[in-house]
Amino acid sequence: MPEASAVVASSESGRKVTLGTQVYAALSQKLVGGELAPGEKISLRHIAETLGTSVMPVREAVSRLVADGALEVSPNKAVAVPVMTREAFCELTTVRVAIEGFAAEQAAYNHKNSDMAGIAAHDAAFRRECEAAIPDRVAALKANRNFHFALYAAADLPTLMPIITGLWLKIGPVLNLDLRLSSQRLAIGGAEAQHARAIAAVRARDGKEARAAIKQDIETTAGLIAATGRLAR
Amino acid sequence: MPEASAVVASSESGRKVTLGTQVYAALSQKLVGGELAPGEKISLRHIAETLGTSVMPVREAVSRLVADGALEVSPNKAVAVPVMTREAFCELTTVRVAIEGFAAEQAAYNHKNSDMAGIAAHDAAFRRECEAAIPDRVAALKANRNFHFALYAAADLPTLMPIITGLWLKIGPVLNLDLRLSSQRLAIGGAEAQHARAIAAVRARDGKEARAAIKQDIETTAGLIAATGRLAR
DNA sequence: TGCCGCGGTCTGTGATCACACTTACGCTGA
DNA sequence: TCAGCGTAAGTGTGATCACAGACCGCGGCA
Repeated sequence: MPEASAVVASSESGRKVTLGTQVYAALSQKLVGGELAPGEKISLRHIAETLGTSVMPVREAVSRLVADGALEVSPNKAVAVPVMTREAFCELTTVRVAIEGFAAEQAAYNHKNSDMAGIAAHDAAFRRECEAAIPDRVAALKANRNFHFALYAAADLPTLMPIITGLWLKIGPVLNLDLRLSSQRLAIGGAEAQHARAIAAVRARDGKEARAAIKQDIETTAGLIAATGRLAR
Repeated sequence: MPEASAVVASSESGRKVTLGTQVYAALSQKLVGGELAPGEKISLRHIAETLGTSVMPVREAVSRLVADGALEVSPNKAVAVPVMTREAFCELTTVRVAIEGFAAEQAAYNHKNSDMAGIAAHDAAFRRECEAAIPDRVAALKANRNFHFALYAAADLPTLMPIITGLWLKIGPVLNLDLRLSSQRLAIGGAEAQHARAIAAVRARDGKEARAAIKQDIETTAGLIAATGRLAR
């Protein structure tokens, strides 16, 4: 076998994590980062070759992603990233509003003051991208993601984080697909305002307000994507 | 290889589902059914032998369960079902109240009238066991589980079901452990009343009331278990 | 020229082999 | 008799091999 490829080798320093976990992380990042488009077929052997491993760890990672609904296996045994119907997207948004809204509410109640710095930093980075003359949309989406997860992590509910991660694994591809196709505008409309509102609410430990801010943030963004009509069916 | 064992062979009729998925289902059932106690170590090869397969499908199933947090792998590479601390149990209960409460609320809004028959049937079975002279506790817990899942399924939010299933995968072992150790009483106290309240609320399409009923159902049951002091730490 | 059929390749899935590591039992020495 | 070390069995992880099925394309026939 040739030298290990970049993705896996980069985390080579930390032995103890299994190869399968590393592949899972790599695929998750590709998924949420938009490197894998909805409908795109993937091959176990091809990925294994790309990552410099055998098919074995890839199989484990893919089976986990399939179980999470982030990938799907067709009846013809082909693995692909699912194309989301408009209906599924709306349902997913409903669930996101409920769960992430709850996380934001709990973050308002349970957060430590030391959590705020990180949250504010990610928000600042996001705002910087939004207000730039020529926004780096990829960086903006990444900052947006960091902001949300830092906020949810402040809720201090370890059980909740994998669940929300699973949700983002599903919306990642459609989010980035929309971003890639609509080159004219920034896909997030008015998100900065909702983020500021959420931060203020969390600071004030106002759970209901924090939930409302996140709810509106998610729903307006989802509305913009649904309005493009690019979703299937 | 000898003849396939009972668990896998039972679902042999349905080809198309992979062996790994069957093993996952078998292990899930063992977990939620209480056949695997918290702290119990499991061996891939032993399970493979028991189920009449090779270690491959078992490995896939176990890796998924580990990812779900239903199993855990010690630093010494031993796979075991996690022992839950009191703190983790309380946090899990908080998340359950939020998510399952939301599911119940949505069920009140979205359910079809045809859903009610199944829900009521499971509730009747549960009530029958509770009011029996010598209650079959295993059957009662099973009926309780069927009732909850039938209720949540009526919410018609496909994204939510795997999430709730993952939650139950975690509480299953401690629920059944408590049930096994406390032979004197039925582990569920006053659950029948909350179930009846929930059904009435769903029928009336009163989401808030349905959520409140499920919330109290979960919290009182969790309170009884926490009160036994059998949780770690 | 158009269409049907067959073969090669690629897919995921399962089994078996190989390896690093941990653990525990038993033997040997003092 | 007890302590300590060495070996053997058992663990999860990864690689390689084997197999059934699907898909694509090339070639021959009408």
